[in-house]
Amino acid sequence: MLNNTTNEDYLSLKNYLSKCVNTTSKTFYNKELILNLNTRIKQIAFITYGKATLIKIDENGNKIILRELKEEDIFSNLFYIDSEDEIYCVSSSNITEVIFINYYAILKDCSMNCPFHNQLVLSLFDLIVKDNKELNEKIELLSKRTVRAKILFFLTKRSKDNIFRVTTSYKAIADYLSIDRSNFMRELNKLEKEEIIKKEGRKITLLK
Amino acid sequence: MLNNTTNEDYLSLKNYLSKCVNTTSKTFYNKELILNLNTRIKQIAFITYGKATLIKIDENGNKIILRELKEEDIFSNLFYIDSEDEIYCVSSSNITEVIFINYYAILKDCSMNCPFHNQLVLSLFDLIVKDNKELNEKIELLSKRTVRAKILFFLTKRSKDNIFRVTTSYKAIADYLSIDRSNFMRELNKLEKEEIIKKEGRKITLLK
DNA sequence: AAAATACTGTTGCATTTGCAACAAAAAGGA
DNA sequence: TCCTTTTTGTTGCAAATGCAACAGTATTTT
Repeated sequence: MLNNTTNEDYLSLKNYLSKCVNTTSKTFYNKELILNLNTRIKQIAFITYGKATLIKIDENGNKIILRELKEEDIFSNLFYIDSEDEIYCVSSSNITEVIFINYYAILKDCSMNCPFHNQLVLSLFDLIVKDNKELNEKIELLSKRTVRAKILFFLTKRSKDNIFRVTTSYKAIADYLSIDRSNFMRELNKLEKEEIIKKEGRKITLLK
Repeated sequence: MLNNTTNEDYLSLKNYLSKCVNTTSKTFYNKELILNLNTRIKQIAFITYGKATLIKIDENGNKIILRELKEEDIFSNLFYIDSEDEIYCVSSSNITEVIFINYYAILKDCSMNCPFHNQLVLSLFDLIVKDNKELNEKIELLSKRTVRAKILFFLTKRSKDNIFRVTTSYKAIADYLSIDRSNFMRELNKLEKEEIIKKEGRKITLLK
């Protein structure tokens, strides 16, 4: 066991999992492929430790970072629509511990009214609701018509006390916002000139 | 009972609902407000008949159509992040029948290991997974960098036998794609000139 | 049936945007 | 440590895009 988070949902999920559903757990190291989401095997993966990146490789072979997944996040091929020319996969960042849950194991009653099973499903339910919420936020972000609006929305949502720190890279953020990197830099410079933000290396301060 | 769908999940959900969870059901008429998603009351709504529109009203008062919801779709304020300056709401189109399920009623065990309750949760689980899938598809759509790519992705996904029919309006589609309407029309004309699509009124044919 | 509202189709134009290219800096690996 | 790869910062430019405006059509309301 690599961490000792105090989150109740998380603890309970691990608890219920071990009690009634067959799962496999595996630890991954830097940039290992955790799951190719185009697989036919229906399963839900739960990150118990570490971070992961959900990547899309488009028809031109470009890697696009779709999401940064962290501890207590779930991901599953169930959430993605099969497409032949586009590949989705999840890759680990450094040490990442993942539990894989077979989807059919969740669906079927494991024994006569096993209470753990019920709790497990509720726990997963909560996690999907959370995931859903994040997706809706991303849709709202991507719906903004200009690069500026996207940047400001992103910074506002992600900053704490008006301060945002670039923990990944500017490139990764540009990819996440689905905008051109050079244009991203240009717009950040403009925003700084207009005194809407202040940029000091990897620290961005929102001034308004 | 207004419809007689044969979908198993749908039937089972209605079944399980009536057996163990307190719900309210209501019929709405044209453009009635079904739910203001900024409410604090945690509930999941399930459309049993009709259609509805998920609208966002932004800081400038512009209405933006975020989603078209149909029979067997669910929606909930749980899926949206509270924001003060932006309002989300769901409005009915013509006759729409909706079941409201209290979120806490789902979470708690209704009685000692009620099997209906378990099935109900699984049924909802399936619906959220479906919703999640749709959201991911929309993210993929909005991630496309050009108006042309967005249009072609949309047409490809929504067409049947390479034919897409505009059932709502060109304006609504432009809003959904989050692009300027006039530019949408311009790009459609270009695509027609380049013989990639054929446009006959409200019928669009994909030629390649 | 008339009036009001909403949608369609089009165009000009300023601005924004993505793209290509390249040097410099930083990070990662051997 | 040196070497390789990735990221950062910048700029020019052509193309794409949003916006405003307006007339015509369709749809809805009174």
